[in-house]
Amino acid sequence: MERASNWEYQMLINELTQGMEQAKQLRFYLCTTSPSETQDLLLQRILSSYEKALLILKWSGSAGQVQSAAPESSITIDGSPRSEDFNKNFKEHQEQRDTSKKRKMLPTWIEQARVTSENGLEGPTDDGYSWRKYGQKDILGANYPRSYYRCTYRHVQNCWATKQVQRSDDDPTVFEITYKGKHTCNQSNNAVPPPASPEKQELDHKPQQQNQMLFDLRAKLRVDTKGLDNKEMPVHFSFPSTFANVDSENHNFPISKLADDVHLGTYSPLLVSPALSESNYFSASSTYEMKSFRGAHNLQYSESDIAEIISAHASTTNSPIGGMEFPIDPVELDPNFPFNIQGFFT
DNA sequence: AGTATTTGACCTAT
DNA sequence: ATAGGTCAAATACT
Repeated sequence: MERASNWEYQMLINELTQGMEQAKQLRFYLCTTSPSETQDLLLQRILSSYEKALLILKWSGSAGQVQSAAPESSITIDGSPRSEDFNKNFKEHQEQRDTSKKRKMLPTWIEQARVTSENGLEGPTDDGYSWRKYGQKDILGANYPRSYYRCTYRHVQNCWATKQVQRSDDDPTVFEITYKGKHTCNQSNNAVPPPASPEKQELDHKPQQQNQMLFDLRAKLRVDTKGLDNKEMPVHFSFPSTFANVDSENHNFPISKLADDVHLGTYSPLLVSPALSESNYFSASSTYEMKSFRGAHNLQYSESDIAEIISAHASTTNSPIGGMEFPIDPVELDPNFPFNIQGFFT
């Protein structure tokens, strides 16, 4: 994979270098034929963007090798660098450079989900995790308000995953979901139903569940690098949807390719949530840090939260996360992973 | 009664 | 000053 990654980096660098050279040529051409300050400014910006992109890529490439002890793959289905790794690398790079004590940025990525009338769902709320809404805000220039959710088990398991749901202006059936931070809680029971449990199997056959699976498959995954420097580095990796194309209504996707991958056990890292490929930003051992920190001057927890915390002592005893300081990614799979694909478990 | 959502106030970064 | 994000009391829901 390292080979594929390096190859991809080279290709990207080559492409960017070519683009930059062509922009330079264009500048030369424009300067000699019709000199204009605006054109020059634009070209400067284009060139500067290329230079930055190259710089980032080159740095990221070498960092990827330095950090090759990282526990999981850094490439996508076609071998391209995973933007989140890139994101992380870059952020860490930034943090090394500036000495600000700003709180560590959480990994951020965006999914898009379409809601259709036939699936009868009100909104893109069920992604396998349970969330609690904690706010809603009207956003300037947006027709619809933005909703803010946090993990239900924030206080119980110190899980700081949040998401924002924003209905699209262009297409009201599309919801843009911005996830921030990965789940460190143990929701695996919800996220990935165990294959052999009779109760679960019964649940799995409920039509609602099937609809949910189809719904989940509609989600279009797009990895964003907002956590970088949103002004200066408009780097944006965009993946065409894999899940959506598995949907029964859409036959454009080369399903055979996916099936091959699945059978060969080489299913794409793309199918694994980027959230799960990231190191934990908060270790489970610091579970009650926040409570003691804030409890001194105001009542931070509702009775229900306390109940959550108390009950968590029971539920976390069998948690695979408890006490672990390293990611469990190779085992943990994306809740959206299409397990109901024919032949996956057979 | 316990839990989740709503919503105006508050906080923070720009 | 403003916009976006979060808090928390009030309210709704189960």
